[in-house]
Amino acid sequence: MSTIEKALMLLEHFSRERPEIGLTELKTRTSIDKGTLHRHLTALKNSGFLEQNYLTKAYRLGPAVIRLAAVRENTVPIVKTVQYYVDRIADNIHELVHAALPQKNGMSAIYAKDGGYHGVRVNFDEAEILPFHATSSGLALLAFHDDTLANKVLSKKLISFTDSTSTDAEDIKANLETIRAHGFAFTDQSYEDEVGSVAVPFFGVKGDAIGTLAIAIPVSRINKSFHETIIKQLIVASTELCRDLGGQIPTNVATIWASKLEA
Amino acid sequence: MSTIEKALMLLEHFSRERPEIGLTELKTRTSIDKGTLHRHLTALKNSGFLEQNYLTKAYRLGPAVIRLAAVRENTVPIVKTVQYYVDRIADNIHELVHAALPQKNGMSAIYAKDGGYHGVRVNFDEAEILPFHATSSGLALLAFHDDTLANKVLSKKLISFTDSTSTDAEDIKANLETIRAHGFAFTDQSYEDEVGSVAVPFFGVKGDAIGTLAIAIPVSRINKSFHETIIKQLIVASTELCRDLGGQIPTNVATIWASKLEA
DNA sequence: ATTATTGGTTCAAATAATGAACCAGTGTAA
DNA sequence: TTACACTGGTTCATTATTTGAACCAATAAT
Repeated sequence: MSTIEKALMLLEHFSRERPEIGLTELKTRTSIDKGTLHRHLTALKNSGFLEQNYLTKAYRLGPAVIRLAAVRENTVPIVKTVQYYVDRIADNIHELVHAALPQKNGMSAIYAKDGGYHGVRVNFDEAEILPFHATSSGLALLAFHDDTLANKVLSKKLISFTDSTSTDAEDIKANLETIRAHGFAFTDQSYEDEVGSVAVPFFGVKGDAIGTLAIAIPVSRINKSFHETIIKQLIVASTELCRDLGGQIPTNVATIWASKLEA
Repeated sequence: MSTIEKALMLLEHFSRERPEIGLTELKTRTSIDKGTLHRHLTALKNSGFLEQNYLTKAYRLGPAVIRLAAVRENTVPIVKTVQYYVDRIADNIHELVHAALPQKNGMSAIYAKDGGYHGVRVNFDEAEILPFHATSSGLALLAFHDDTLANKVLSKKLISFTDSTSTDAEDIKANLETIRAHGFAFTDQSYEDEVGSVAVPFFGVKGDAIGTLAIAIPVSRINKSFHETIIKQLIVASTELCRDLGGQIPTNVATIWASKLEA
């Protein structure tokens, strides 16, 4: 792995829950030598990707990422486009809806809305990395993305988050087949206890999944008719989203989705 | 310079005007060897900072920057906070107002609003890099930032944008003194013909300038009383913004600003 | 059919990254 | 006070990666 990639991997450790990280803490988290780490962090700081809390000396993300995100969003306005559909679904079904994009080690929610009427809401943290193998977003993406990604992800050691997390690569591969057959992914407390979720992919110009629309629900509120309503909402939204982004829904998926909508 | 910094410098070439760049084009723009460049671009692509247009093979910014920006904004919510004040000023004076943060080679606008009633508006492009030496934003930042930045910027060759652009380091240093004395920066067609601008800095916890609030106006509409109105608006907004961000206005600046507001 | 231009690859030579040991500052406990 | 443990940061000989001229393959233009 190149030095560049090693350095950029450091940025993955920053999140909403862990916005500032000190040198030593990062050293324990990465097992990288302190000297090397310091050089990398300094390089990232010089480039504006990190800055230091001048009191604690801890590092946090820097201003460079803001400009880049603005340019990216101007180039490929996924966030803006996705917002409309997430809001619409959330307003319709009054549950927590989110859209996520694949990152290196999982899905990252780019927008979420809780249309919640209900008292019990799912805790959802934007900018958190959702593991591919344990979330409906992740599975939906793997199922409809280039096979190499699924193989890469499933060849690594899979972490268990709840008693229901499947960590067996073969089990998951079988599940991906099911997901492909159904046109959507469904998980039952595989990432968080008491929370189920449903996700559909949306597609890029090549017809490969570039992101997902998903809904997380406390299991207590799930029943068959609601489940079907959710899936229909997701499919319709994803279809329109693909149109907006210039994406192409693979014909087999389009067929499956059409049949779901008729049902 | 480290390999990491060299690679990250490549990202600076992407902007709203130039969202996709091919290997050869980037080679001519950077004078970096093609082999090296390709390795760097691949590393950035593997890390999600770039992706490739699958048809043209040209590179563009990738999805990783979106997550990072979301985390950064959650850590230090400058953009959100700044929006309120930019909007307020724009609504009051009906001109193009923007806020900018320093990047490596200039200021980058993070938010802009044209409150324009008037027919002639200043063309303003978010995510464009505004050169330090030729814009009021840049000069305001240099004047109230750590001296080393000004020295670094002024030691390089300064580009001329209009007939009025000052490119003499000593001239500009003298100008920075004036700016410090006045508490704001003012430029007259130094970046774009027919456009003048006024900027004030806002400050971080250490009392150093971390960004600017600025207004751009067609020179035809500038007169003394309007100029004073603008400055007052900017000073008041910056003062409140510093409070919101936990920043500290240096006492000498606070004194100068107070006297401006009384006038 | 030929040439120019694109993106991408190779491998010896040149250079930069690495990491164990070190320094310096701060806080804490004996 | 002293000693220890904990930060962040630095050094420099060793090691491994980066570099770049030349090369390949595919596409677009003449």
